[in-house]
Amino acid sequence: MSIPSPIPHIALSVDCVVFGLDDADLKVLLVERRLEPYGGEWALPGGFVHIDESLEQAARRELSEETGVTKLYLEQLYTFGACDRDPRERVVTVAYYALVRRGNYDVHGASDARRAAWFPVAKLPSLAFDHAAIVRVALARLKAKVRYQPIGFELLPTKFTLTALQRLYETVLEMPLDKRNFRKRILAMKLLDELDEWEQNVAHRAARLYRFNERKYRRLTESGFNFEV
Amino acid sequence: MSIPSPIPHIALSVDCVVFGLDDADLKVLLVERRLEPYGGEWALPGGFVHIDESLEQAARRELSEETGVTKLYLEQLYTFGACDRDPRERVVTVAYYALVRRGNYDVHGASDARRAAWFPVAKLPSLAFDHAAIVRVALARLKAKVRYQPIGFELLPTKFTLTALQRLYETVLEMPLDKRNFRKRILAMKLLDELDEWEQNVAHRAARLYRFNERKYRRLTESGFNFEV
DNA sequence: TCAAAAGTGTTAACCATACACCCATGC
DNA sequence: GCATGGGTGTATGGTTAACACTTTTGA
Repeated sequence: MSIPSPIPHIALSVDCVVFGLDDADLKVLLVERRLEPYGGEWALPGGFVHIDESLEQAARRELSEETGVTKLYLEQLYTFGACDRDPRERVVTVAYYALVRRGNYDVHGASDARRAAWFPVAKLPSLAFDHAAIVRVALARLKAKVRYQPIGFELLPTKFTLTALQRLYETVLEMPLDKRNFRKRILAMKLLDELDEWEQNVAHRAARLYRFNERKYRRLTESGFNFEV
Repeated sequence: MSIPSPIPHIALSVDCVVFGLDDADLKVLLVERRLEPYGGEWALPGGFVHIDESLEQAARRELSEETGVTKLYLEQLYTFGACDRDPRERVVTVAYYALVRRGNYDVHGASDARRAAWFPVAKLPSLAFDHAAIVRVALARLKAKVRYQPIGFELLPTKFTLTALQRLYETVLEMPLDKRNFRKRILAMKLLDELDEWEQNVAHRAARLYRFNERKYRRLTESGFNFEV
């Protein structure tokens, strides 16, 4: 608005850090690049923003096209705009992070037949562009956010045991938690519905299943409540 | 990366929510637009990103050109990309927020002679584009961040009284704080240097001045400390 | 001497932490 | 019957919150 016409136009992309949880590990969904630059290397799913779609629409479209993942928690992370982050030309990317239920999500190199696969966050391959930095920022955000907003539930199946929930927090926060204190705190929030269902086919006492009650959560946030683990 | 060439190119701007504090009020710096659309209305300082500058460089350049403000705390806020947020054409904007010392900063409609002025956040005029929404997001972020990172000091002169600091927190958080408890907590963090200087020319007992010790703060954050008000 | 704000401690309620054993189930 | 994880309560120490009066200064 301060410079004279013509307005400069810049290539704008979205990239998504998709987190999933499988038994022991927090995982990130990556796709294999077919084209140069970085052909054959792993990268975050993403692509250029079309002129007639919002940023979040672009992120959802790319995820669905590249990996078949459609229903997920999606939140804007940060916008990366270093001049030299893409060797071809100036590309600014708006990064999103997403949480999906089950790390073994039905991923497939969709429309363009690229390979997609889950990698444990602790053992990522080398990544194209500045994507390793983007993943670091996403991890820090997830770790911070999981403490004061109940987004962790997005990583679990709708019915889960308290032990599974605790493992999730221990995995994301990278610290052990006391079982009794964890249960006390979680149940004290009254955000979980206790179900009359139990684990099946386990070689030990079956654990009770719970379900996150989003309605109660909304009522609490509206009256100025702060979720804390 | 998933669509065939040609890559779409989009106009990309930065907009800054500059906060300043003057005695009683939290204020935001606005500029008056000369050109259509929204000619004559107030807007956030900002402008288009040049092809050879990073996003933060663009934000600092625009601020300096439009308002003369140069030294400040600047942090990326959020990227707004609704398709219709600018009536001329698709414009995605990366919003930043900034904190400056003294609401009576030497602002001037710099390079292009636009008027710049401070407005109390509680009484903003109607704003161009989606800038009112951007200010709302910035306020929420400031309110949240001030609780766990000592960015509040960026709004005060380098030497300040504890009462001034408390007023700052009360203003930003929009809640009264207990004087004795506030002092106890703040001093317990050991982030302030007690100076042998006092207020001048006040019609009551002069208050001691303090200075924020950034070095101590860095040492604490490195060893995993969390500032909490 | 009055007005205005500075400065200062203690108590009680609450919250977080640490910690160990019995229970149910499948093999 | 044994291995595996499920489920449960209490006591203690630390933290937070509530609260009022005396001091200093300039006008």
